[in-house]
Amino acid sequence: MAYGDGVRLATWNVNSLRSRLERVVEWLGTADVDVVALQETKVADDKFPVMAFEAAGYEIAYHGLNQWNGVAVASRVGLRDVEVGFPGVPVFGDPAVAEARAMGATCAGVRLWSLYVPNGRTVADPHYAYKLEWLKALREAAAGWTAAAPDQPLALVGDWNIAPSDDDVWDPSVFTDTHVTPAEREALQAFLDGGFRDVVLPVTGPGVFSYWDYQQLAFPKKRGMRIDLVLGNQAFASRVSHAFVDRDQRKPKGSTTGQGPSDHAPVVVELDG
DNA sequence: ATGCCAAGTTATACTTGA
Repeated sequence: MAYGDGVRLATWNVNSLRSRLERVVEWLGTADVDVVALQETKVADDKFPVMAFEAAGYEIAYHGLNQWNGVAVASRVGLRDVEVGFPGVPVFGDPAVAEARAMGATCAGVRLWSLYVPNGRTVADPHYAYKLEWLKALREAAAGWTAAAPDQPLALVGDWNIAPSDDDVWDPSVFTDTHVTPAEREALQAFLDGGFRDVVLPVTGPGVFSYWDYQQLAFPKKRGMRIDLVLGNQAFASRVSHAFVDRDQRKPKGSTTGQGPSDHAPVVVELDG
């Protein structure tokens, strides 16, 4: 494991696992990651690249219904009690289904939820109301988890699709729709009010982004957002020894595979043993 | 140069993303 007895956890919206498989698996090794929560795998379960993870020494749990969404957890420190979705999760689409946006697993004693919060699209779109309902259902489920096992380290990690404050976008004046609305920020704040903590922000300080649009040279121009978050309960947060965003993984080159980047970078958290 | 958007589908345009 990383750093002696510690555990190194990460979350990464990969924007299609199959199109970036070599880059992702190679990164697990070079970054010495014990557990990674993946989002936007964009692969149905029957096409999931299981072998690539197992060959690299990771157990893998995954959930994908089709080419959209999709979440997974890979671990080389144990993987058990896998749960797909959470109680009360709202449905969306036609036909309306519970989308592949959440799965839980316990790795090295940490209860981890890989989350891909709905985008919201625009405030006027039904997807926005769905986003808020989804967050409310998650908060209620998470309150139950932490009440049932207050000493169990629990982390809600993934692409929250919310910039918690104006510090979390490169220019607040250009964000006028979803991701920054008071209702979304209040939905996120409700988790903090419920005892969860953003464990990355205190370590990195503000302005350390995790997402940059593919368009208009957003990455080299540092026009990003901080929307990939690690929220831990007290038992988790008290063990965090370090955290960082691996922005090198947003670069188009630098990997021996030559595969292009996701528009998100991995967020890494290290726990004391 | 990190360099002007990418992935998936059963399409050869469209949806989705944030």
